[in-house]
Amino acid sequence: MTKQTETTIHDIAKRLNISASTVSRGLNDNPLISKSTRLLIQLTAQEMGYRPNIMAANLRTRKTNTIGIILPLINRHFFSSVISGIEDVAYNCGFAVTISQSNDQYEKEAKIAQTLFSNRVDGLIVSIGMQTKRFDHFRLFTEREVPMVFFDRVVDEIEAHKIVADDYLGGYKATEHLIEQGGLWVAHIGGPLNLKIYRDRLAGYKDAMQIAGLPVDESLIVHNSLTRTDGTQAIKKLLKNPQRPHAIFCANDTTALSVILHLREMRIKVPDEIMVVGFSNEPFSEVVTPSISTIRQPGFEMGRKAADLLIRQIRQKGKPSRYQTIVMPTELIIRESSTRRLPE
Amino acid sequence: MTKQTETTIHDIAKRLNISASTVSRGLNDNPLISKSTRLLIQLTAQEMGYRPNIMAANLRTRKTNTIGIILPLINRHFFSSVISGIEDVAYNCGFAVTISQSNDQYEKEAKIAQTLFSNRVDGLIVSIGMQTKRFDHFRLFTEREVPMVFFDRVVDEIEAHKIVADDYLGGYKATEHLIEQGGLWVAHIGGPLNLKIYRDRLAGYKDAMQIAGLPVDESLIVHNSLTRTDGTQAIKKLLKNPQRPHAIFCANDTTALSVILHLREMRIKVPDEIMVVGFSNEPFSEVVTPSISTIRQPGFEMGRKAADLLIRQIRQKGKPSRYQTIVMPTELIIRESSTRRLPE
DNA sequence: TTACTTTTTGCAATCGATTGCAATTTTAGT
DNA sequence: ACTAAAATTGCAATCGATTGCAAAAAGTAA
Repeated sequence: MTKQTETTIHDIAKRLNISASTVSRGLNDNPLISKSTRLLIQLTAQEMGYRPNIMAANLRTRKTNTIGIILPLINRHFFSSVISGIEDVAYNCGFAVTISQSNDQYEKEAKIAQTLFSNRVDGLIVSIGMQTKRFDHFRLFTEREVPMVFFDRVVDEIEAHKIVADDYLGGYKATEHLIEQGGLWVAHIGGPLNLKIYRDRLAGYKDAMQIAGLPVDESLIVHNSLTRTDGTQAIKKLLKNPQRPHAIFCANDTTALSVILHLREMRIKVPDEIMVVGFSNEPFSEVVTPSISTIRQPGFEMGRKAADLLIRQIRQKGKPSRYQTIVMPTELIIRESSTRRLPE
Repeated sequence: MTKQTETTIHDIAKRLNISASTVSRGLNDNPLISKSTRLLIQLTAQEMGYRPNIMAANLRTRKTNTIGIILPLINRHFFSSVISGIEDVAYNCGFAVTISQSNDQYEKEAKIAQTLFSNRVDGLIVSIGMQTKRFDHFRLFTEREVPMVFFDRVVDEIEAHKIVADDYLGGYKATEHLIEQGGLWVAHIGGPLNLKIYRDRLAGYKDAMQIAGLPVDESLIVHNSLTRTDGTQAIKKLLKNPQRPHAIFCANDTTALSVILHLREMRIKVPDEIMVVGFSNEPFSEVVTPSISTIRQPGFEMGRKAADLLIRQIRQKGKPSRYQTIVMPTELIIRESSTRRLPE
């Protein structure tokens, strides 16, 4: 029960009358050391309650076996799913995971990057914040060739592996579906265009409209930060439009929800009068009434994939011959908010 | 753009023709060093793009400025809120945060504890898994007096600061509310009793019943793991009971949701025929129809408080004179699932 | 036994920053 | 100018593990 000083390899060495280097090798199962002494060392270590001091090892080997994660907000279903996936793979590969949230602020994001660098993380997994428009805080990593993988909110300007959901196709399928269900005037509530994901969703929307021979009417497109209140603002604006939309494709489920709640208040029926599709498949989307049609993004799998790519890159050292952008499939989940007729 | 070797304090020292120790002190703003050289050192460091190697410092100072977190599952609103709160405080105090999920498995939890210990985290914040019934994996920390703080799923057997929500009062208020709304036969769907939180919620339920002069009928109490399917099982069982309950207090929102969905399927009206109250205030609870009355637990604040207590303990060194258990207030949120009459 | 491999083990430097104590320089006092 | 006190700076050990290379021990063949 008393506070004891940790046992080190030197303690073990002394006890066995051998050198610390032998102990070190023995503990690492180095074949240079005879089987018998290896066993002896390991048993003694166990018996003495030895715990390696990873920092010392890290300092020497210049590795930390730690992956840094930077993302906007932990407390969001999609992001926490990604973390969960990353942690899952990382843990099984012997990596620890350090997480920081930028709260969508550029300043904090930059400071976090500095800190993680000083902590010498072996690699970085990043989803940038909404406010982030400059990327010099990642130069630290590119210059020293610390592997990075971006996910979801990726940045074009940096060469690195990227994991994204198929936002374009998601946007396309969502819009196409709304059109098929009878929507002529399909509106879009989108996110800030400095983020590629929102540009892609918008592009999918526009293409689906054009291919269906429908006009892309800018008055039916609203951009904001996709918060709960933004959604309410947006639907209010859309309702004032001379041509009331038949359907709305929202770039996330939060605004889709806002829209639905506001329409309910206005006694406008969803989906009969206005149909709604969201994006991300938040847990609430399935259970709200009417349940929200949405695009599923495989967060957990994206996390797993990101961790996998990153660790691979850490292990092989040196730049990969070429960087890949992995596009994970998105899936349209059709629910009540966009089905006018019951399937026969 | 070429991979360069990091600049160290020795490089700075050489450049300025002074000793590394002076540089070290200068960088740390040690008043032993004259103001002018301090400034000179800092400017040169900046200019040379110096980044401290935190591992080296850690090794020497025997501190990591890192907090370890162990919890069952990251990907859960309550837990990710807690993480968010912890990260918030930790970041502002200059601590990094390392997170691992136990997936509710004892084995993994134990292994994580080992790893975090070897990584020499300065402190640990823990919510134990459902399967965890032994606690020897934390002895490592208690023996070496590494500060620990438990939250939510705390363990009685270990002396440490604890942060919990007021589960007892939450259970009490939920039940009392159901009784006030006219429930005579109030059922309870609870969690595994090896976890104190579920014992407390159950106790609150029982006391509320007794104080109202109602019988505590064991056939109206079901215990399971509170998953979605468990909830469905439970409500099916309760419906078969000779005395059909008027109301159900569920120990989490997930089962409350299951109950509501199943009752909807059975065309049993909520709240008119059976009322429901959940626990935790998941995001979906507010928006599902009928919206679910529930008990709010301040996850983010609990995280902040836990981090605060832990860091305080890390800084002051030595055992605190006594360990406190902080009970955070819970709040009954009354929604549609438990209100029979509209408020006049 | 001698000479030569092969197998084991140890020496000592290294990773980069921190810090007690000694040495040096500056300042102050007379 | 001389000494004591105060302010700066440097030396060298230290944190604990890793690793290239040399040294020692064990094994083999003649």
